[in-house]
Amino acid sequence: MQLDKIVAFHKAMGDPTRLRIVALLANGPLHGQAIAGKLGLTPPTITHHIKKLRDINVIFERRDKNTIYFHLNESLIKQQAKTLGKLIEKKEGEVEAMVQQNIERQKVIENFFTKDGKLKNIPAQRKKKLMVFEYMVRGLKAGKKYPEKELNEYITKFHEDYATIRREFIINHYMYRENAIYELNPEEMWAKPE
Amino acid sequence: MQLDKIVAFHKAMGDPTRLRIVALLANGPLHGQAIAGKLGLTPPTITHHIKKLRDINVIFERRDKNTIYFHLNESLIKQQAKTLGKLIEKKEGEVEAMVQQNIERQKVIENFFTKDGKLKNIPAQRKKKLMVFEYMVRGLKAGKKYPEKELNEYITKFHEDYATIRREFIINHYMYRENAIYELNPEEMWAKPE
DNA sequence: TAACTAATTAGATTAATATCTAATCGAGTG
DNA sequence: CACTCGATTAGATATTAATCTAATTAGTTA
Repeated sequence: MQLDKIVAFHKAMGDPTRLRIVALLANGPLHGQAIAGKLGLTPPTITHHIKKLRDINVIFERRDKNTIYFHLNESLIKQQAKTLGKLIEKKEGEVEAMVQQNIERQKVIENFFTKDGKLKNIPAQRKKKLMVFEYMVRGLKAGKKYPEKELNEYITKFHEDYATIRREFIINHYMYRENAIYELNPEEMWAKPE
Repeated sequence: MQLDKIVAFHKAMGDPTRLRIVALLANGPLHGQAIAGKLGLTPPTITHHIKKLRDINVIFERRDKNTIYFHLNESLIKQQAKTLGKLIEKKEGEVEAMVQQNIERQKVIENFFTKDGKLKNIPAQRKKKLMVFEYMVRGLKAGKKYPEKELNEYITKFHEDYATIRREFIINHYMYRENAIYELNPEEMWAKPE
């Protein structure tokens, strides 16, 4: 993930003068002094901004005699603009797999929990066990610190053997412990039923 | 859509810390101290960045006891990311008109407000009047409920005739009133200076 | 009410950055 | 070669903004 690049792109676009330059060039190439004139700024200022826009490949230039014409690289802008959306999006294919897995998991959950939300027993099969634990653990809040007592109480709402289950939470990396304070791990660390 | 907003959006995204916050929240809501911990920064720094992200509506928050969980407004990010692409697709003149309008509005604001932020007088011309009201109303928070007294006090910071101005806010759909409690309308409902 | 906890504000410091003027460069042209 | 013209560099200034510590606020709990 090239975070720096995304930052550089948005930083460049996050300035009114540069956006106005981009907007101007969207109507066709222009040379420096023309841009300066239209924006009411001096040539050095334009050079300054052009440099930043060129750094991120948003413009390129062609020379004609003494005059340099600046062109907009439109496709790059469109492409880069989408990158941010992708950053917060799930990856291809992941969606289908998720749907499938959801159906399966749903069945397991229904099998092992009563209508009151009690855990009938701890599944022996590893895959199902992890599904059950993940289900339970999702009721906890990311980033929140749980004293052991509070965590025990939480688990007891599902099953009275909180000690075993609490230990499983640690073993399977759903949570970690630091002097008797428990906290959820980021989801990437969780053991996953594959 | 005004240029200012596009600039504000990209400026907000043009900072590595804020991008990292966005990336974190893409995995689910988190509270301030958790973010601070994961990024190795202090809570005030997080508050600072959260404020900027909230200003552009990229995050919203829900409170649980003392803890405020910050959520990502994913659809807005995707939508805003596309806006830049649209900007450069605009036809000849349209962009310049937008820029022009911005300059004009800026001038009107400068003309009618003193350096201390006081409104000299209410413009007679409808177009200018709306520009002035919109400027004032942008200092109010979306979603917040304002008792009449509080709203009066806010308006008085600009001009002593709060009654007239408060009435104008309603007439022009910047706000609505429900038994003496005032609240901002969504921006789409505001009267716009065409 | 008092104590606690998470968030925010205030204020200071430091780093970036937008803009200008003046000086310089570099590619054509007489 | 000397001159011109557009672009760039250098350097100064002012503004914005990121971050911290310390103090304060606001909601919750004992």
